[in-house]
Amino acid sequence: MTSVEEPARPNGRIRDAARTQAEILDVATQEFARAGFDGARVDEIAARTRTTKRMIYYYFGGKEQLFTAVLERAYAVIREAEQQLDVEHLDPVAAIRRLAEVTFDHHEQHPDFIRLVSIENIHGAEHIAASEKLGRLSSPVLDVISRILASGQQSGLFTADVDAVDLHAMISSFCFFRVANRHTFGALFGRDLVDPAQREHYRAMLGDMVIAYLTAERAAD
Amino acid sequence: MTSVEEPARPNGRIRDAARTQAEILDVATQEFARAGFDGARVDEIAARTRTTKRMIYYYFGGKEQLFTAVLERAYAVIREAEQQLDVEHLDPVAAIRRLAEVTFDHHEQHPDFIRLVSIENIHGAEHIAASEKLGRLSSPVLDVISRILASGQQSGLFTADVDAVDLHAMISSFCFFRVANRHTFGALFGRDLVDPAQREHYRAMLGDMVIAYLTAERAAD
DNA sequence: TAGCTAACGTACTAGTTCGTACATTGTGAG
DNA sequence: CTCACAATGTACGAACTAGTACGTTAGCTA
Repeated sequence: MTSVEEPARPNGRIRDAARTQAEILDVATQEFARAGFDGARVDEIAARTRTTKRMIYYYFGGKEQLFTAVLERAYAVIREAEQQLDVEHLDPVAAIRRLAEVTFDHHEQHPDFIRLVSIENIHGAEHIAASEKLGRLSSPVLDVISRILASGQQSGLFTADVDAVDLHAMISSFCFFRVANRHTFGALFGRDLVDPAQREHYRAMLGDMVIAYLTAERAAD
Repeated sequence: MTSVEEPARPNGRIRDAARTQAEILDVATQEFARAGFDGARVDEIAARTRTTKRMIYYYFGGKEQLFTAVLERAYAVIREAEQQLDVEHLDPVAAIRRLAEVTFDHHEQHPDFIRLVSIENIHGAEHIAASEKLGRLSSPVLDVISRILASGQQSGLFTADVDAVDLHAMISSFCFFRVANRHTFGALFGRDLVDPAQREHYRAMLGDMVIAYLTAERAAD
């Protein structure tokens, strides 16, 4: 069982602050996502790490700050993905659909992130409020949406009265619900929203929904 | 502080099994919704009740079963509201919009229920699975949606390729996200999705979205 | 190479928390 | 009227859990 990936040291004791911190964050992410904030066990996190509980308190200060650090890193990942977004060359309709698909894919691929966000909401977003990195440093995706919306509205193609934040909420709600509420929805209605066989169906459904909303013919008011 | 609603007994000891159970469920609902399953404290629930912790174990067996009972009652409330739904006399478009609005209102008025469902999803819906009352006893709202959809699709008004479960997921996702993710969304984007001043805006947005999706002109495929 | 400090490990504690053993009392049935 | 049982209260314990006091070592620097 004793892995020998690392060069065998007398005591197996190697000093690498960055690696230790990263490993703690990896394991903590899993543990918090698995059991929630109060359900997560600091001892369990430590046990699944190559280091000890002492190091968690040494580097992060406590359970609360550890969870905050986990959240910060999780949000950093999604921000990076959003910055990779390259839709400026597409027409507004294709750009919005592409944006929705990227969001859809990202949510599906990061269920742990979804769980962390759900947990943070149960706790009133107090860790985000306590974080300097996360406070009001707004998402790059909003700028992208703003530009597409402006373009589509100017050409008369988009008729809906929404701004970027509203549209982001609309897209996110569908993607988030599908992953976050997978278990209760499946148990109650007998349908797995994350069934791979249904993936394309729901992916298209999201795009159709958003485009239909934006381009619907509306009575003048 | 000592309320004297009840006729003062020597020891204040009154026997009323139904009332005791209901009171435990009321307080437990608040406590679980407040702090999650592991964050909730059995002692705290007992303290905020006119009875003692002993009674929780006497009537419910344990913390897990108590949470299951809380969930069962919460779902019973929503089922009842769904049965009150009276939209059969409306045309398909108006019926769907009305249905969406009722769902919207219900989610807004029952944030504790939303939190309980989020918590249950963190725990993989294991309590629903353990419940006899909740297992696959499908929701009355699905029948209503089915009938409206059939009517709208038959008349050619509805063009979308969805069934009742899909449409229910679409409507629920928007309503659920708005309440469940209110805190993180507000902290990150500076917009309160449950702001009363924005209520009509989001209520209309949901209806517009669903109707636009259902009635959009589609290329034959 | 001496020594200083960041990085790390061990062992423990104080407080909490679920659950229960045991005692007591109200109340409807016969 | 009494008796049996449902309903209730008290006090306690065993296990867990976040956090810490104290000791050790690696490895860079002067």
